[in-house]
Amino acid sequence: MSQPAKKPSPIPPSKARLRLWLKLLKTSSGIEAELRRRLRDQHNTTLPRFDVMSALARNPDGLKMSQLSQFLRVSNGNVTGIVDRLTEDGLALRVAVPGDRRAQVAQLTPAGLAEFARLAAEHEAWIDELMAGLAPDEITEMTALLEQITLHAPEEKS
Amino acid sequence: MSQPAKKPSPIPPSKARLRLWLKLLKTSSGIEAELRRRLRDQHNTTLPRFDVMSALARNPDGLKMSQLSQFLRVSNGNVTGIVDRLTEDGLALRVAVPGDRRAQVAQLTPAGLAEFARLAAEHEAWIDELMAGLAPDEITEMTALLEQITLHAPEEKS
DNA sequence: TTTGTAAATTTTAAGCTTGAAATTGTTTCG
DNA sequence: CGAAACAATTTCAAGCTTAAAATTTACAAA
Repeated sequence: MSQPAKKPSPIPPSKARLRLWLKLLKTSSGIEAELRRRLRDQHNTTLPRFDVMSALARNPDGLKMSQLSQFLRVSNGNVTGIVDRLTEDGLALRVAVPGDRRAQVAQLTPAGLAEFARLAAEHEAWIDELMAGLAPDEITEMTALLEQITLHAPEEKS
Repeated sequence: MSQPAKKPSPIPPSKARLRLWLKLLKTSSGIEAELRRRLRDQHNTTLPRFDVMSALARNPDGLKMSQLSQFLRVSNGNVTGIVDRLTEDGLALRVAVPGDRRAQVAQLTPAGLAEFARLAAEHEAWIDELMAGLAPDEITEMTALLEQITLHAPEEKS
């Protein structure tokens, strides 16, 4: 008699998705950690600071604190602290909004703009290096797959 | 005369990689944020706590603090705090290591194990839901593409 | 031994992050 | 006008995170 046949038991989709998520998270976290390390070691700054500077660089007229926090998808209080520290370092400043005494606009100073230009060039080169494993057509492919996730994901605001 | 011909100017690979990185980061961060939200709102816990419990659940005999921090790829001091708080809540405990008075092993308590079983089941279902946009063959595809990134990435320890 | 080096862990200081509470200013409408 | 509702921002408490310093213990070599 044959032994009780061990079914091939293909990996159930939910397990496959879990594994993929763990791999996606590992890849993303790994790249992010490397970026943080380089920003810190080579430029004495942090990713949150870079993100804020990036948003302000694209908006030379400044952004209200609330706009900044919406755009970066972080809390209001969070932005307060980061802009505080950028201001201490002379890279950003707050400007009163004419019509509304509650609001303030954060802007990059000239020094902040210059600093960001340097950081942005490095940043792009780093990404190019860290994602060098993907050929142009693979980039297209992966973009489409990520699109599948976000399009079908519940709760993902925007 | 024709106007100076505007070259088609295809997107340079470095820009394409940058865009893909931003999309990858957004997808990953979005899913992670949703997981944190659900852990918090539905189970009054956090992702770091879940990660530590997950590692301990796979190692019923416990893990030394240093093993835990290596496995989770976070700093030693970080693990100290998380295990402290799990211990306060009766979900984990520290056990002295026989041969070495410097070391301690962190273990889940029975309550911790039971709690983790509940969390893990939910977690897997959430991932299945959030990644529902990918069919089985797309999961395979994406796994391969992620592999391309990690294999060619410099610095990525392991 | 004693001396020194290495290892395991905790502590510390600084920054990031959040949600909730507190402040201050605006607007609406009775 | 005056009160209440609403809006922009900051403050606060708690937790996460890191690198670096401090502790405690182990081990090796002189």
